[in-house]
Amino acid sequence: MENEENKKSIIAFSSSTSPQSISAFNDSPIFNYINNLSPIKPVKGSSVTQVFPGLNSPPLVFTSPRTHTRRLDLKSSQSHASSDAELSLRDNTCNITTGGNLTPLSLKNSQDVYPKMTDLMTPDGSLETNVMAPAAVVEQTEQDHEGSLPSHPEPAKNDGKVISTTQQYAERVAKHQQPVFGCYKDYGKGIASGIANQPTATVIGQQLKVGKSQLGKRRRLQFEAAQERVVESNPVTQNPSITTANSEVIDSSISQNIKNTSQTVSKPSGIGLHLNSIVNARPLASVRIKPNDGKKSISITSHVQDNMQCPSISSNSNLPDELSTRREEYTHEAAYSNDKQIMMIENQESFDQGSLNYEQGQRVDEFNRSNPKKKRKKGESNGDGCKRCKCKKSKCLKLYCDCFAAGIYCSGSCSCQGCFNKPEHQDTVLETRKQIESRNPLAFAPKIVQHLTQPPNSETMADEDQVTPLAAIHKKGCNCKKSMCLKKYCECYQANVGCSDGCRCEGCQNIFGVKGASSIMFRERGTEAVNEKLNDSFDDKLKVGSIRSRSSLPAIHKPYNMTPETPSFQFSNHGKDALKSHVIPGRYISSPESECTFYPEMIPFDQEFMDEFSPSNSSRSQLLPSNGRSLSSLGFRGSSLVTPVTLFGGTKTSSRITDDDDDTPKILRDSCIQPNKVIGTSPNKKRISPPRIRLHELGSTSLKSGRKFILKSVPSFPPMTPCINSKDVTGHTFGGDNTR
DNA sequence: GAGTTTGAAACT
DNA sequence: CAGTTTCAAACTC
Repeated sequence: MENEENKKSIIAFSSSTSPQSISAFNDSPIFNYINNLSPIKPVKGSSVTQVFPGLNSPPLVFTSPRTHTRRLDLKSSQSHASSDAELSLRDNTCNITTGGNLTPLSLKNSQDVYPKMTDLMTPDGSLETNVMAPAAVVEQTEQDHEGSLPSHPEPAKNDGKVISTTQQYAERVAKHQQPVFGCYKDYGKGIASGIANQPTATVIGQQLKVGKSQLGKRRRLQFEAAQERVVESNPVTQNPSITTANSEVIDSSISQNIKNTSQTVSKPSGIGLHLNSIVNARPLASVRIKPNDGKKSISITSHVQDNMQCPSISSNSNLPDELSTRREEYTHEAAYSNDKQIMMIENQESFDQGSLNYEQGQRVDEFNRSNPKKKRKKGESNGDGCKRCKCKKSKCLKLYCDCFAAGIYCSGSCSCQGCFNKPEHQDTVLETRKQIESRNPLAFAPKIVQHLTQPPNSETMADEDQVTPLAAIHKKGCNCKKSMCLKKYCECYQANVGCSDGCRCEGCQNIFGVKGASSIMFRERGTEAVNEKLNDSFDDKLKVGSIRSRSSLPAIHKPYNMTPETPSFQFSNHGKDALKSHVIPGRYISSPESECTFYPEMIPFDQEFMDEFSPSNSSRSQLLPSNGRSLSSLGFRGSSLVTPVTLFGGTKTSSRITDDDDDTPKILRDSCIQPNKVIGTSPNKKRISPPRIRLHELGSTSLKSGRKFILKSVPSFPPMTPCINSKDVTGHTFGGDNTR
C-alpha cells in the first residue's frame, strides 16, 4: 500500500505541470522540507538553449523544453521499474537524453527549445525526463525511505557491506530503486540486468552524505538535473558494476570528509563538438588532490565554459517557481563562475603531488577572471556566458556563423544582422543546414578528434601516476600562413590542439604541437613552455597570457577543448591501456589511480549497455574495473548526446580499446569522435593528476582488493551525418531519438 | 569602437 | 581540386 501511495504521489507530482499541482507541491511538507534544506533563494526563470530542432549532427545542447514535461511517464516507468529489458532500454534512453539535455544552464525556455530534442528522450514518447521529477522522487524517497517504494526487482545485494555511513538509507533506497537524484537512477541496462541496485545504493549513499552535509547543495541537486548529473558523474555512484568493495572504498573516502563541497553542474554548452564549440573552451572539470590536514582530499572541479551557453535563453514557464529558481541560480553560477567545484572527497592518506595542474588551472582561471579584457575578447560572450555572433551578411545561415555552426539559434545577445537563425525560421535553418550537409556531410561534425597515444615511456607508465595521453587533432587541419598557429585564427590553436600532418600551415609554431612533429614531444614542449610562462606571471604579456590561459591546464585544457560541457570522469591507468595513436572515438582508458580530469558528464545509463549497443560510444568516460568489466552506469558521458545510432547502432560488445575492433564505419567513427571526452591527460603526457591519488588509496580496500577503476572515455558526440535520417531531420536529433 | 588581419567557408 | 571571393572572428590601435 505504501508503495502504491508513493508511486501515486510521485506520479502525481511528476505529471502535474499545472499551476495547481505545482502549488500543491509547493505547499507539500516535502517541498517545505526541501526549502528548509537550502538557503538558496528561489529565483524565477531558467534557461534553455535553443537548438535547431531536428539536427542530428553535433549535439549541441541537450536541453529541451519537453524535458520538463512528461515526467510522469518516466516516473512511472521508474517506479514500476521492472526488469523488463524494454523498459530498461527506454529508461536508458531517457536517461541518456536527460543527462545530456538537462544541462542546467541551458534550460530556460521550453518553447524555444527544439521540440525534437525533447522527443528524443523517449522512444515511445512517454519517457521524457523531467527535471523536477527526480526531486520529487527524491523527496518521496527520503520521506519514505523506510518504506515502500515502488516495486522494483530486488536490488542487488551489497553483500552485507554497505557503502557508507548512510548505508542504511542507501540500502533502503536501493532496494526501492528510487532515483535519488534526477534521471540518473538506474536507467537502462542496470535495471534490466538487475545489477543497478548496488550502484544505485552507492550513489544514493554518497548523495545523501553530500546532501546532508550540505543541505543547500542537496536541494539543488534535487532540483537541478544537471547538478544531479554531477553527482551522478561520480564514477562510483553510477556504475552498477562497481563492486561492493569498490563502492565501499570510494564511499568511505567520500563520507570521510565532504566539506566545502559545492556541487554544481557544469554549464551546458549549447555548442556541439564543432570547432566552434571548442572555441573558448575551458576546462570543464579537473580533479585536484591536495593535502588537507593530513588528509588527502580530492576535489573535482568542473570548469564551465563561458561560451558554451546557448544564445537563446528564455524562461521556462513550465517549471515550478522553485525549479525555475534553481535553474536561475544555476545559470548565474555557471555564467559567472567558470569553476564549479563539484565534489570534494577527502581521504586520509597523505598527499604528495598532483595539485600542480589543478593549481595552475586555478591560476589560469583567476587570470582569466582578472583580465576582463581578455575574457571579453576570448569569449565575446554576453554576461551569461552565451556565445554571440555578429554576422552581417551571412544571415547566420552559414558556417561562418558560430551559432549556426554550433547548431544553436541566435539570441538577443547576438549582434547579427538579418539573422535567420532563429526559431521562427526553423524551416529555413534546417533547410540550410541540410544543404550544407549535403555538400559536406561532416560540415557540422566535430573538427577535433582525439587520438590516444602510447605513452612516451611505457615503463614510466607503470607508475600509477601516469596518465594515458590523449591527444587531439584538428581533423581537417589548419591552413595558417601568417599566424604561425599561435593565434586563434588557427583552428588548431583555438582548439588547443597541436597541428598535425593534415595541416597545411606555414611556419607552424603551435605550442600544442607542431605539424609533422611527434605530437607527444611537441605537446610536452608546449605544455612545459606554457607552464613556465604561467610561472612567470599572469599579469603581463597578454599574449602569453592568452596562450597560457588556454593551455595552462595541461591536464585539463585538452579536455575542455573538446568538450563543450559535459562533465565526465576519467581515471587513468597510467597508460597501461594506452592506445596507440589513432583517432579514437572514445576508447580512452585510463586508470583511476592517476589523475582524473573529467567533465562532470553524467549519463545515467549503463555503460555496458552502451558498449553493447554503441559502436561509437567510445569516447564516453567509463569506469572499468581492471578486470575488464564495465562499471557502467557511472553515468559519465560527454555532454553530447548519444544518438540512437550511437547507442544502438553498434553491435560491439566489449573491449574497445582500439579502433581496430571497432565495427563502426569510419564515417561514423569520425563523426562520433568526441571532442568532448575527457582527456585525462596532460599535454605533456606527464601525469597530471594528483599523482598519488589512486583509488585504492582512497579507500584502503578497493584497490587492494585488486580492483581498479578505469575510466573509459565515452563518446558523447553522436554521429552526425550517418545518423541523420534524411527524413528525420526533425528532431530527435541530439538525444538519440534516432534509435527508434 | 573602428579598422585591420587572418584564415575558414563558400564560390567559381 | 585549385584559385578566388566572402565572411566573421581575432586582433590591433
